[in-house]
Amino acid sequence: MKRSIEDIRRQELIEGAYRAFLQFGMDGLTTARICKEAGMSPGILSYYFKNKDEVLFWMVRHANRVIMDEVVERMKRASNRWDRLLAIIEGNFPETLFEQNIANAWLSFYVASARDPQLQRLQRLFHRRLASNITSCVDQIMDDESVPRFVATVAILIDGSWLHRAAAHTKTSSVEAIDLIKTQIEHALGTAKMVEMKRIK
Amino acid sequence: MKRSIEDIRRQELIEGAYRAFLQFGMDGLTTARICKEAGMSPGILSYYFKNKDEVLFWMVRHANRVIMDEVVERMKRASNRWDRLLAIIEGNFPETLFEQNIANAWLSFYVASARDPQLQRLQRLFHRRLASNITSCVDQIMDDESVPRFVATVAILIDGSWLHRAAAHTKTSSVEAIDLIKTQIEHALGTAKMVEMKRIK
DNA sequence: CAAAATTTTGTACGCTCATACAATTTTTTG
DNA sequence: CAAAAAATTGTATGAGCGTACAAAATTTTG
Repeated sequence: MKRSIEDIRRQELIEGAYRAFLQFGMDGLTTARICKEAGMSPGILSYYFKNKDEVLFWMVRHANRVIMDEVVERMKRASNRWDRLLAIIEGNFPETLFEQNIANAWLSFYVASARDPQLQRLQRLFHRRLASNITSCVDQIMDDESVPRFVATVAILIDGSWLHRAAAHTKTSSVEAIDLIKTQIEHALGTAKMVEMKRIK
Repeated sequence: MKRSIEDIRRQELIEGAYRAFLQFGMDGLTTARICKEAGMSPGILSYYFKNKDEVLFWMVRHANRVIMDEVVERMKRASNRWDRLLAIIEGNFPETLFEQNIANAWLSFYVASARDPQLQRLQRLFHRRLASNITSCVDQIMDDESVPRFVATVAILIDGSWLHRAAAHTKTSSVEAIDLIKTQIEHALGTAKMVEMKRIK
């Protein structure tokens, strides 16, 4: 019983923090705001968590899982390597999440993780997962030393597009972002490699 | 006389803020730190500036000018449109500035400008300048409706590479970043367009 | 139902920081 | 050189915040 209520409250606080994060980013996250968003009184946070940083840690994991679920969902439907690569890219730009405030929130996470070792570890983990996913799509169709370069290119295009969305120089839709990246990747790979990717399971 | 000393102090404070910015980003910038970095006592800031935001505003202009000078310098030496495009890209990655702390600092500027209209105006200005520079390189070799797409691609590659440098998933050098972007652009343009760009002044 | 345990509330403390400003020092002026 | 002006110092004030915790409310237990 004790476990249950504790887990529920912790989860509620994490989700409250997540909602506040999407709106205000890491900077706008005060303990008071988190608790209010979770529908509890201000002091409750230090009862269920060691401190605010711990909540933020779990909140970021939660936020990443939301995106990763989108990726995994799409990858399950993919039947060849090219479709898997597309799944990764499309999963990184869900319609409902590719929005200015949210892009800014993620950006603020990058900034915060520069001076917080815990968050930095998370960020590296997220990146390794992405890199490993991309690698698994192309490792059979290019030589080993070309792979990291390609992975970096895709990662830069994805992150760059989110940064671009945050700045909102022009209001880009999720579809446009995906399309731009897809086009770049097609150019980078060339027709031959794409055909091969569609062939291999 | 009065003008002179005032201008000097303001400039010293702006440069102090700039040095602190490179080290700590926008978040680490306290009035005390700015004044200390400029070698003055803490209260001086409110004598020469309305408030901290005003110093930050001028500091960001200063920081951008440092980069823009690199771009302009290289563009002067360029004799055709392709070299001009390269000058823009290379100018955005000076050896001495393409460093993790500095990349993080710029990232924190993006975040800060999300909620500060003044900084937002600056950011848009910087982007328009970049877009206009890139456009002037390619407007004669592609149809009008293709230009914005191309400009967006280059901008995303540049910003994405800085973001990548901030995260430091792998320690990328300025040369490697430039090379990656150059390769992507070559793919995107195709040989024919590149040849044409090298032809036109 | 009463006592004990758990959960929740509200607040007080201490910290960091931007800003204003009185007091002091330095420079200029006549 | 004295008086006035300008520049600089150091600090006080108040706001916003994270955290701890006593008090109150609620739930569980015997």
